Amino acid sequence: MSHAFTPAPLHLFNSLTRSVEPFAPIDPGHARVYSCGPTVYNYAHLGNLRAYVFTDTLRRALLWQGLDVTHIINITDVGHLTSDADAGDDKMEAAARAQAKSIWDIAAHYTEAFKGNIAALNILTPSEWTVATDYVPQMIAFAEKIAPAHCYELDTGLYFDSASVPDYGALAGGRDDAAHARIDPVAGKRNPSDFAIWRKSAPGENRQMEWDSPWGRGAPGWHLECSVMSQARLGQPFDIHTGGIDHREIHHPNEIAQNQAFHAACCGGEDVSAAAAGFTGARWWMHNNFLVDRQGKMSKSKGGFTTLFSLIDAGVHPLAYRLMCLSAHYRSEMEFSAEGVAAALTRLKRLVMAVDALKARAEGITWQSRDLSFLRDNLHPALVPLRDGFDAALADDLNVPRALTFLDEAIGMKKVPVDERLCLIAAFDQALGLNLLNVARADLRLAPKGANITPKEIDAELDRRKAARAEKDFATSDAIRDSLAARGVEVMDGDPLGWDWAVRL
RNA sequence: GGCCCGAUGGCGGAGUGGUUACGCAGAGGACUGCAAAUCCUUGCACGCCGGUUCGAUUCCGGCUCGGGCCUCCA
Repeated sequence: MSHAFTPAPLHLFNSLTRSVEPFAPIDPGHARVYSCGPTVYNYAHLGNLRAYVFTDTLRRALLWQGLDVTHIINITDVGHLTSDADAGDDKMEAAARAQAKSIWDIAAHYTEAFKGNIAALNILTPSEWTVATDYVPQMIAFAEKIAPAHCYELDTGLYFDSASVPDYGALAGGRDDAAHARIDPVAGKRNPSDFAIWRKSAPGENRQMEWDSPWGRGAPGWHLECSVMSQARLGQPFDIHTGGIDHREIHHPNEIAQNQAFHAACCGGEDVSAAAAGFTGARWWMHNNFLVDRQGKMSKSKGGFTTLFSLIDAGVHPLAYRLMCLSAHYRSEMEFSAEGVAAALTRLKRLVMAVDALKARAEGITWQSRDLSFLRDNLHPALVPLRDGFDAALADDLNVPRALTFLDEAIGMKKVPVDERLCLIAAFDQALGLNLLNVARADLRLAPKGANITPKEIDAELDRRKAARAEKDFATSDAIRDSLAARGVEVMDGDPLGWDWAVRL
């Protein structure tokens, strides 16, 4: 007797209320999600990438619920300020100067690198990447709409009056930065928390990226782009807006203020305040916590950070970093260390080997062609608690660390037929995104950068060693093994691969 | 200075008013010429001081330490 499987009701933490709430999409059956993407003036570091693993987990959880998902990630290719409040260098322009390239080349280069990282981490490609510079006309139109009731002009640009919307900063949990702002406020700002909607180019300054606007030649303020692009591609209100936890205090409150202002200008009628109240543009605002190390959080602007490329250079497969992210809850700070990554790589190798072994035993059984949702309804009785445990963990504000334990259990359920277990594992992996059914152990064997021996040479050495062992000449065979070890190659006789690279972290 | 968060075994990291996941490392065993890899088994914890409670790692208060935001940041 089989019971149809219905996923547990999804509950998600909403930063607006600081509590876990039951989730339901505005449009039945379809969730709309917007994720703040990177500013492409440098490579993404591992901390940046954690945000997209989180976002991907969210998306996969929504898919697990049976929802369609429209997911937008933006690319910020407009420069933002490198230093104090509202003057000085712009990050994109500075990077272009430093590398003697055009700012457009800089943006293209780092955008490609970022998309490569996303793919390497098996993060589902967003429904659309929105590029900020494609939306400048819309940003100007948006600004014109909200300017009369909410903005004022200074020499440096057009500013948003944060006192012009009700409950400004509510998302941040009540902000009182008036008394103790660390930075000297821009002269003329009405409130310390006011922010630039449009930044005018300084007189005589020659910028590579600037546009004409009713407020002079210049560039859009950073907060404007997300309001404009999310509205353009998803409509407001949409379901979920994600980003790093740092955005909870400034960027997202500002975005909300803009959304309120626009909403009031469009649909508000006379009472702007009443129309704006309670409107935020998105029902859920979700924030992932930081990746930290002993020095504190990784920061792009501080430099000295670790990228996915440097992990790959060390011989660590990117999916090991994904697994590392999955082993902690998205709202917890996660400690990064070389040992931690190595631990994740070991765990991933064992998972992949275990699944490989199951696949080998399932040869000839057509588990691969079976429909997974159907199988979830007709599961082997012994697997039902695992499926339900996994489902409950996922529904409990994306508790992936807990969900992961059911994957281990499914692998270890020796009394259940292999094909039954593989089906469940495949279903689990649709939510986890570790690509366990497609990645082979050999794929995880990445040569570290600077390896001074080729696989062909290694094979030749191993042939010599095999011959020596056949002669019981163990002195020679051990010497060969030692010399390979010295060159970063680990010999493993009992392993299907026979050898592996030593990770160089 | 203001606002906020955290403290779990060697490391990472879930969770819970009473029996505390899981991973990595460690230990023992199987396998191996020996190692390694793999598999099996397994030891180890809830920052400090009070309070509430029959009972607190879990709730409350204080302390200490660590971190984040207040300037661009995932």
